[in-house]
Amino acid sequence: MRELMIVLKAVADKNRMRILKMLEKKSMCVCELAAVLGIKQPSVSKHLVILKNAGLVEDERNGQWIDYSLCRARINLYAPFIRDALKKWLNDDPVIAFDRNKATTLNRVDICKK
Amino acid sequence: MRELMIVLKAVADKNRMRILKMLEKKSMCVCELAAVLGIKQPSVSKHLVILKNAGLVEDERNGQWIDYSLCRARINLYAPFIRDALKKWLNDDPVIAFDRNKATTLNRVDICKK
DNA sequence: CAACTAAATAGCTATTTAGCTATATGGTAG
DNA sequence: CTACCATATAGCTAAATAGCTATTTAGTTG
Repeated sequence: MRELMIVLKAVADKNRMRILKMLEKKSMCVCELAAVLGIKQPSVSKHLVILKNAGLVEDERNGQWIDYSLCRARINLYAPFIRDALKKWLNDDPVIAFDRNKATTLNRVDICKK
Repeated sequence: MRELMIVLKAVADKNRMRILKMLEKKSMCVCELAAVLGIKQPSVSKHLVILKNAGLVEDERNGQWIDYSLCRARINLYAPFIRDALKKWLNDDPVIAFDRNKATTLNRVDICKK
């Protein structure tokens, strides 16, 4: 029960949903996600902790950046099912489409400058 | 997006999950649900409003009582999928098993007396 | 039609959560 | 090895949520 609740609560948030739908298309670093969502970097970090804890995303360092992507491993029993269900949904949603488009135009070298 | 969030938020709560898993087995009135969950009648009522609004449950009056059951109609685009997914999950969960067992032993005529 | 009663609503409180700013961490790269 | 910089954490605040009690609603039933 606890395990299922962790995934469902993770996914029942608009910004976390937007993150997951972007990561379906490509892996992204924290500052890129912050730029698209229009929220501050620490807030994105917190969302990513929740998604990681639910077994929905994983991270990998690439030089200066830590890239987040959808998690393949079965860390949470329910996560793979939810992840695959989400892939079928919201692909025509205007917010999701806009996010994905904006994500492709980003240059992380410009954005992440303090 | 809004429609999906409504279902996911509805389902991302332990007590609402317990209600849904009980209703898989049989329809129940508000006071029966309150007796099993160990929370007060108005709290159950609120949960049921949320589940109904998500297209997950429906109600039907039977004499003195209003019985709640899983909703068949496609009021919410995502609800039927979620409902069917839940049916496969938590059937061996101790809390769910205990709830279902307790639900069968209840006599609403006794319970619902003020 | 009058009394009864299950369920819904109103209004409150405590807790959780999502956002923020400021600061710490830890790996990279010159 | 030192400076830099992306990310994480700490600590705070405002908003949302789940619980409660008290009361209202509305349908049934004698």
